[in-house]
Amino acid sequence: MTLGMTDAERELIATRRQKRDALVALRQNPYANGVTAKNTAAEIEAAHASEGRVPKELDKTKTYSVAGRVMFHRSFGKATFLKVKDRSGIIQGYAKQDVLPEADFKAFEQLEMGDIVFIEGHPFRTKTGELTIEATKLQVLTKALRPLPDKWHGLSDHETRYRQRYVDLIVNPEVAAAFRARTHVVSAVRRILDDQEFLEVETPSMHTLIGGAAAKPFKTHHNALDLELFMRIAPELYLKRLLVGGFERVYEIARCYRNEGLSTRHNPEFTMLEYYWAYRTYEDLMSFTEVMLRKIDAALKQAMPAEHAKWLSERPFTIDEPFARVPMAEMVKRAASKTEIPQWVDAVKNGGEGLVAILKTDFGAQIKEWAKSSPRAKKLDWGNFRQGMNKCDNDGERLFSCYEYLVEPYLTDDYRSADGSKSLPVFVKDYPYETSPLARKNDANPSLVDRFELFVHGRELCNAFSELNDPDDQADRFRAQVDRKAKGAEETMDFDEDYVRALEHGMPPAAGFGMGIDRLAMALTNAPSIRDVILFPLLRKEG
RNA sequence: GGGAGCGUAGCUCAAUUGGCAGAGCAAAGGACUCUUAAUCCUUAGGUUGACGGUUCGAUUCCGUCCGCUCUCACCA
Repeated sequence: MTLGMTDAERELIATRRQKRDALVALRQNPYANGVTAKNTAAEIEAAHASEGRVPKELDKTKTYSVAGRVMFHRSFGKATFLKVKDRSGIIQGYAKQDVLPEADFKAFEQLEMGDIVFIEGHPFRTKTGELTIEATKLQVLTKALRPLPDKWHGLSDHETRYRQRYVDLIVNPEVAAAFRARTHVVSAVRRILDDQEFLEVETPSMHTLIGGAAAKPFKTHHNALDLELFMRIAPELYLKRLLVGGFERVYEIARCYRNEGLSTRHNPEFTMLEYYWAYRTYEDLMSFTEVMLRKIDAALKQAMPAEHAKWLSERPFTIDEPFARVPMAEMVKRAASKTEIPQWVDAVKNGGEGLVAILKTDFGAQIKEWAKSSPRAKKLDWGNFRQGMNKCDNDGERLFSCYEYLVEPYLTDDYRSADGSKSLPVFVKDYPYETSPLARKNDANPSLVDRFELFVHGRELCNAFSELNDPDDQADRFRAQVDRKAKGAEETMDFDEDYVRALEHGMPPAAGFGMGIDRLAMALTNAPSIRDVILFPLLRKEG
């Protein structure tokens, strides 16, 4: 797969150039402009839907015109069927020598698959009942110099699909559908928030400090200011400054950049929705999240009913039932019991406090014994769990690590719909404060913060919390971050003095919410890879 | 970054133990005025990702590199 062409490819293109030249010789512009069709394929189809799929004579009382790409071409010499694809769908055309003007038919003989055409004529239905436009006018609007991929097998090579997305979109309707779905999702998000009197804003995507998330940034440089800049990893701190400024409900659909590994769930640039809502708590946002996801899915259903039905039937989770809402510590206790490791089960029975104590010291020697307790215990990722626990500095991080290795891999198994057929989205709530430097401490238990993450079919989709608005507490947490960086931690935040100054002016009590738009689009369209919902995913340089 | 796999015609895929690199679609020429993966006759199309090695002989075996896919780690 390179940009270099083989002789065979050059030949195919040369042939098409000859046909283009033939059009010019016939005084037709192979890149004509200013031609507008009066109809779309779907419109014409809809106008005749009541007829049913039965043969029907040519109806000269009706005239339609469509423009689009020729996806199919079958010639009988003096008559030809072709299928034209426009933004709405596909419709068949029929060109007969004795109907078309002579000049049109001559030009038509130069037409082939992939060209963009204009066709005008009267409708009829073929003997198999397919609605077809018999052309009285036909013009090549744009000559295509490259052939389309195989009409039956299409284009399946992943690399070519990503690198030449334009071809992917032409020949793979389900690919185009996923991207249309993404657009509908984004506009539904906007509509839902706008209806709640949110203000959509745009904040900087080039930052002088790293903040708002734990991630490695991309670096860039401004020449005139001679300024080192970081591409934003999250819009959070700017949006909360706007809460201080009196915008009580703000959101941004923000492209973020993180200089980390690529995977089926991670692209270096991705889109995040963040909103901040004054005088609301994280508990309020859980309810709103359920409502929002259902509304988004409903909007998708309305916009793309046929595709949505397919996605819904194949969807391994359901959003119709109330989502589970479980404190992280509770989830760890449940999951620990399920391992049937006797010491863990005892610790859980005694209130669960002892569990972290058991795991606090290196448990490498006990893994062998523990793993025998149950099939589930055997399957745990013991190596990484042990390593992760050993890296923890405090019990909060240990609880989080337990959650990661004992709970998260089993979310889709442990949390099911009422009839057990689908997985149920889970709000994991009440995080240890050490893992959440921007979240508000829980009033009853200051070792926790008022935070949740939403997991849909085992994948993290949302992250939200009641916002920390105590400037002194925030300053302390920034300092802790800076200390960790000094000790070598890579993904920590900088101390943002201006943000603390803003908090000192008083930020109204608020809850904030983040959601990966790419991941939401994946979830709703059953996309196995984030690259299926990002039009041009990052790839290595071609060639 | 670690591990596994893949790379053959424009597209989708074959190729026996290492023995002349093939098919369908697309393309070119011809027949055909209701096709639905149209049909029939004819033709052309290849640096088998790149470089090197083993061999009389490499798409096939070995090494290096490039690219992609999956997966693990980091993360959303």
